Amino acid sequence: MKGITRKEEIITTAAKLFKEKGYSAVTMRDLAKAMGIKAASLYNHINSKQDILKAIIISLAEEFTEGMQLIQSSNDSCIDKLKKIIELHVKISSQNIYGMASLNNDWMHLEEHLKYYQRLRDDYENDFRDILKSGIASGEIIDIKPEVMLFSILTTLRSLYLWIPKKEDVNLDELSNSLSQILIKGINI
Amino acid sequence: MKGITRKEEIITTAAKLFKEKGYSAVTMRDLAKAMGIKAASLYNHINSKQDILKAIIISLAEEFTEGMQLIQSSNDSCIDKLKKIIELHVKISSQNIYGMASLNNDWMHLEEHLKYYQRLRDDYENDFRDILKSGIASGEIIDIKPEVMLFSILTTLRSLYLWIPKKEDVNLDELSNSLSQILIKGINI
DNA sequence: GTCTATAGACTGATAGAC
DNA sequence: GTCTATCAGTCTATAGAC
Repeated sequence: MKGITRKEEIITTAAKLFKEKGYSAVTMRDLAKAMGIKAASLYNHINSKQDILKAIIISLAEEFTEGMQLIQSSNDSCIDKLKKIIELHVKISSQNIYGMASLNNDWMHLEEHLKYYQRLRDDYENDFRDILKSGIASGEIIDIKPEVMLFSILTTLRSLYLWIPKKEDVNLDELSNSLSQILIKGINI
Repeated sequence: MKGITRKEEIITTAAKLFKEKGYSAVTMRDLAKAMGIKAASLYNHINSKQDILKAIIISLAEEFTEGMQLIQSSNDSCIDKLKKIIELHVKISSQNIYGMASLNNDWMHLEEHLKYYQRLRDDYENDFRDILKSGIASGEIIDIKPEVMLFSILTTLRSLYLWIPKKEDVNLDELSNSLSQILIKGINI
């Protein structure tokens, strides 16, 4: 009773392969081989290759949306909201490194759910931008173009999946703190 | 006498398509259609699909290597070297937005030239890390894990191609300055 | 739940006419 | 330099046996 179904096993194996070569370059035969079965057997558990991609990406995107809604509705200062966003990315990314690769690089291959994904992503960026803007308005954050700040911070957080696995001994709280310091206070003395 | 050959036209058109869907998802028929010719005609100018990818990626990687060598051999302070690296990324990325997408996302599909690319990339990261470390040693840069700093700054710079085209009116010097401020001095008051 | 066999479409690339 | 025609291989997915 490990509670892990064959379908879930297929999805996590697929995410691992998608991270290495991208969705389009991974064939159902590649996936089957990694599972130790034949390609046709996969279809007893999943409906299509596309369904695997959807399962990986949409659940992650919704996880970010929920996290952002919680942060946004809090009474924290803008800087504290930023710190919580950083913690959110560290947490989700470390729990699903392979899935994060698909979320970042293979979302354009979504078919039926592409527009839904794009709406979630746009909303997330807008919420993030609003936090930065209100931080500027209240004097908490320097008055530099919020667009450049948003881009700089968000791309760093979105790329965490590339970097976390390389340092397996890293403490996640420590990583969140280092990132907060670097992204918020800068790197010079 | 525009000096732009048909081969170059194919490569830039391919880079544009690779940015949208990735190398693996773009077929030679897609590329031919975008050029207004038939797929077979492409082979009068290029040897293979793989050769196109190599042409896009390797020239860009070498451009970064040359830029880094120039910066490294200068007598600037570490902070000034960092500013020059930021300018280097802004300059190259703005000149070849589409190629930067392949450099970032499709390098793993290089065949013959994969190891060469990886060596250039590793060397670049090592040079970057050395600059940060000597900045820490000299007291110019705060003593936080250089690995987290390197990751944070470099992923921001590597993702510039995603963001530059969205703001066509942006002044590149202004962008370099904003980025320097944000990445080096942080965003809080 | 896995297998073999296969359908039907698509892939990169080549041969040879114009 | 571009075309038509085509090859040989691969792709996702299905049918049906065990």
